[in-house]
Amino acid sequence: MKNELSAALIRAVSELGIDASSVALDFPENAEHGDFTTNVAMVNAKKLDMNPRVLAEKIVAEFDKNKPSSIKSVSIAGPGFINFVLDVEAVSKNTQEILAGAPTKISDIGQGKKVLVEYSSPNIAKPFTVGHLRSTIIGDSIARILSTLGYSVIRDNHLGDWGTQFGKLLVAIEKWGNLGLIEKGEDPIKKLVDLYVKFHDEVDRLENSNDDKLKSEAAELEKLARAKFQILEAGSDQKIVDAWKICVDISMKEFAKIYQRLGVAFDPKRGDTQIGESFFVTPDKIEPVIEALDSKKLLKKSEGAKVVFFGGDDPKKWKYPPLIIEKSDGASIYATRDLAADLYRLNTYGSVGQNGGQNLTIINEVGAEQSLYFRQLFETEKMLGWFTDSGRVHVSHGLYRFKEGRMSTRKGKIIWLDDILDEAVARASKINAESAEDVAVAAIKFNDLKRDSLQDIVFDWDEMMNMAGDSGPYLQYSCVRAKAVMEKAKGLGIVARIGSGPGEGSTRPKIAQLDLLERYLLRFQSIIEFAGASYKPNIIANYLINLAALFNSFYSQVIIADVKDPEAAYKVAVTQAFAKTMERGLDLLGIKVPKKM
RNA sequence: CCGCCUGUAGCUCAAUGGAUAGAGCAGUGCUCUUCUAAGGCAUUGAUGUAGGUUCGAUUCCUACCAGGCGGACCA
Repeated sequence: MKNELSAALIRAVSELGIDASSVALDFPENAEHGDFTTNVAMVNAKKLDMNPRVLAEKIVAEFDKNKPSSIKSVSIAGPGFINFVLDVEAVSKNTQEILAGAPTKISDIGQGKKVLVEYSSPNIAKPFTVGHLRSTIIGDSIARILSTLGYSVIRDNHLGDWGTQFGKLLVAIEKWGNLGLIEKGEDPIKKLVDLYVKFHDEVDRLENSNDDKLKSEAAELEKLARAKFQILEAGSDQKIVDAWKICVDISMKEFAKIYQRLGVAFDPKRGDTQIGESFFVTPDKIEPVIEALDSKKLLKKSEGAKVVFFGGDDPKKWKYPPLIIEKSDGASIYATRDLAADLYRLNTYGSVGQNGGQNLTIINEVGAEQSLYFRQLFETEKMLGWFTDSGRVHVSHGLYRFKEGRMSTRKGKIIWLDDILDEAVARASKINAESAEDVAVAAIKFNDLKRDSLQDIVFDWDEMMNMAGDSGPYLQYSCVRAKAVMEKAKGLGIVARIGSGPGEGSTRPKIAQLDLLERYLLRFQSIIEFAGASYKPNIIANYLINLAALFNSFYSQVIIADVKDPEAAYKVAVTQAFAKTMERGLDLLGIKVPKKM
């Protein structure tokens, strides 16, 4: 419908010599301004040296010559807006399509395109905290949205299962722990984190002492950790490799439980697990990266390490600071492994194009604190000819922090996700135990998905599990309510129907609120497309809030399911269309609608 | 010191350069013999500061102020 209108409008303005690219068709905020609006007259008035309203009149006159049948009326308002009102037939048709069961795919704009979404990516042997929660929730929603737009989506959990921190952990285990006992005991992951924290506490304690001998012991501990990691990376000591594997295993079991609770899934690879960083540290993955960089002459020696420069040798002309590819001790670093990962992804899912012919987009849903790093990484991959600008995307988000400062695993200043979920379930249980788990997850997810801001979030229990007002549970509740209406209607033998005549549209009852609701339902597809194109689930969240408000204000005023009510069939029809759309929208946010609340 | 991000109501958030800046929470006053009140109605209240571009600026540009995050061997 929107496309048809857009085409007709473009044809009209082209007749007047206006560039088609200046045509924008929007949804007005105010319902009095119609179903669609365009500012094309105001945008072009100056160029054509014309009063915007006069130009608008000319456009409308031209538009009327070939007016689509779905448009009832066109009007000019304010400084020169052209507003379009849809015919009720067209509105009814859309509602009927929803009732008939809309197709699984909302749009085919992603047809034939592949996109890999990397999200969650927790660190092994570290807690799964609120911090990882954001990436998990937002990334999962983006994957759902792109999938419904027809993209072929690969959901990738890039586990942090490699790096210097394992050296520290292995040293701590050796000195103070017993991995066998930890593995079989209660809460193994918390024990591992305790050991990791203890390592840092110990280093801090020794460093802050006045005794030089103790201070050197602290340095010794750090050195030992680095050495342990080197041995792990070399793979020469089976006992160390085994210990690492046990840590990975302990963590994976814990993560699986959390993903289960959150209803988040990944595309499994290499058996049942996801591919983490450790998959990309072997020479067959790293060497091609080094070779590619070398062949483009991008790799330079600097201060003992191998780095990529962005903009020559003069620091004043650098676009970004240099990116280290190989540490001075020859070990890999995150950038090396990320490049290897992206090369692997290109080879596995896409293709390295000669002329921008690659057909894979990679999205990293990672915190905003890594923005600079991703710019460096993307720039490097662009210089390598692996990707074009739009092929690499960093979807970033602000961090959860405490009022007093940031969260820190090392200092033990964290909030475990388990505790958050449990607390939310406890709160939801007070109202209805049966739906508590679904409601708790909805509250937590929606709290993340409603935001677009990159600002940090100050952690607050009440805010996090908000279940009133603009919240996940409010949307669930609206949907459950609508379904209750349908149940009752079914019991009374009322069949959902728009009107009484053959066309259904012109003969349907006139209820202003429901007409508004139906017209708002028309926006659904555009909203999803826009959310997908900008990787912003919050656009859907906002839309659903508005949609629910429209329904609820109607709901409270009119009692629907009365057999004698001649308008009952229509009311039930719109209610059902609302419920279906709401459920679909919530699904894109990863929120389930419980049967009862 | 440099770079990036963010400043909207008491609080948490909205607003593809558009029309009267929207919600929720909190406050105030209503509203349940009803399809579950986790609801609805009404009401109070805001664009950090100073310029600029534009027919039109919360949005774009410049400067400043405030907060956050980064800035070569952590990820």
